[in-house]
Amino acid sequence: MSFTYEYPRGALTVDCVVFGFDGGELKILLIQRGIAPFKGEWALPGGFVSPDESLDEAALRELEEETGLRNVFLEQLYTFGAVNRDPRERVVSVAYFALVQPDEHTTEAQTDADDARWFQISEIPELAFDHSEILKTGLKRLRGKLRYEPIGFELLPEKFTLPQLQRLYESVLGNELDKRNFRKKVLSFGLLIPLDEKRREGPHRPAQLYRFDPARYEALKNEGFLFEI
Amino acid sequence: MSFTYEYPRGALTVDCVVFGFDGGELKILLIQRGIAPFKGEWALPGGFVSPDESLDEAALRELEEETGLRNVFLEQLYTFGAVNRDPRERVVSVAYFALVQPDEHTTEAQTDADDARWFQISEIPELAFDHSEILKTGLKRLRGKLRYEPIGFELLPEKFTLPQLQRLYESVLGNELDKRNFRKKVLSFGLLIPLDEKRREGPHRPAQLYRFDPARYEALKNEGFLFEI
DNA sequence: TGACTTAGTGTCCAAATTACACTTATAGTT
DNA sequence: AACTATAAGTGTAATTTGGACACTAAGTCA
Repeated sequence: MSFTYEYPRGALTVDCVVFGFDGGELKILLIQRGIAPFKGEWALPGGFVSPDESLDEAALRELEEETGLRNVFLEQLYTFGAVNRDPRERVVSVAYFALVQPDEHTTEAQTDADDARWFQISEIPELAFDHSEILKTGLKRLRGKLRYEPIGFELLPEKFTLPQLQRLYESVLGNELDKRNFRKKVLSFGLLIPLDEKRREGPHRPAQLYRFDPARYEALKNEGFLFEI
Repeated sequence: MSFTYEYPRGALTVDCVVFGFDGGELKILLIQRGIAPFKGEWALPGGFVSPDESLDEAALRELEEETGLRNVFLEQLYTFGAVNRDPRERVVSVAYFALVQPDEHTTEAQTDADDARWFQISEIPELAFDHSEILKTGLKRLRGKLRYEPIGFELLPEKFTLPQLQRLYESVLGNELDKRNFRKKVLSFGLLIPLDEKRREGPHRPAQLYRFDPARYEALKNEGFLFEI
């Protein structure tokens, strides 16, 4: 493996599977491609990795450039390297997994790019390249992680109610949960701090607001605590 | 993200964290580097991805070229892309995770390369590049997966005993397990087929041999069964 | 045949999980 | 002011699961 013989080199990109949740169905952020190949088709946000930035940095940069999103939960997902996944030439893509909290006031995640759009998970169009496969991988990861790590809070506003949290779990995992058992379990972790506020939003009893306590989660983790819902 | 402007390109490699188990401690396969940089130091087996092969193919090829191993359990682990992880130039490495079954007769995994050596997990030397970090990531993955997926069998010979399996779990997870509870749990899955053979290996009662039933696992998985030890 | 070593087995108690129905607080309507 | 509609919030009993625990069985070797 000497450097005296150099292979012809492929290109390296990052692509992001961005999830959002507005209280209804799980959503994914896509952008409409402005250039060939696949011009006009929908694709995951992403782009080329430049030589002076790490993969994480490239993912954050592309996300901001293409969708305006900042301060998102971001984690590496999987690297896709099939030989012909890009029709132009060899391109390997490091896929990322992002969770976006809805804007404090609109309860919906916002973007400032006009070629970006949120799609309900049940209404995803055909995507460019192998992005449908990447998305599927991301969805599988989300479902897996939601059960074993407290990442659901990354999809909710800072202050949220237990019914909101339960709807998120039901929506992502695709099964109904018993209200009493869900609350009992979630509250038993001691990771939710009840606030002096309630959320009024209809002709019915208002719901207690909570916030997640990340510091306490870190502390518990070091004691061998395992989150599981 | 047009192709009209081309970034200078880095190189792409694969590196493999190869685990083995011989009944004692967990082991890792390393190779001694023959060329600079880090000449003479120990490193993970791996090398450059060529443009006409997928990442998985590259990992399999490098593993065979450098260690002689074939038919191993191989799975992508994580992609390491810090800017200066290689002192020569930008090199991004897709790390793989491999489990090797010991040879049927020697009960120890064999390799035919003389610059390759198995190291006990407790006696790993300093490694070249960022390979210590990659190894740490691999070990974390192994510990995580062992609890939730039936991959322990990939580290044991085709026919194995329950005490062997238990020692593997204890060795990897680092805690002692109750013999009766372990057997009860493992056998309750119905994934182990008892053979008409016992393993005699000392002045004591011989142990029942079993083999893992992968087809049954696939079937159970489709019914929503979750493996967990 | 006796000593030694590891394989193999069952029960009881504690803890966790599940199923399940009514009361409470609010907004809107009359 | 009273009534209606709606979603929030609460406890208990039954079942299942997990964990602790000690002896017998089958072989080898002296």
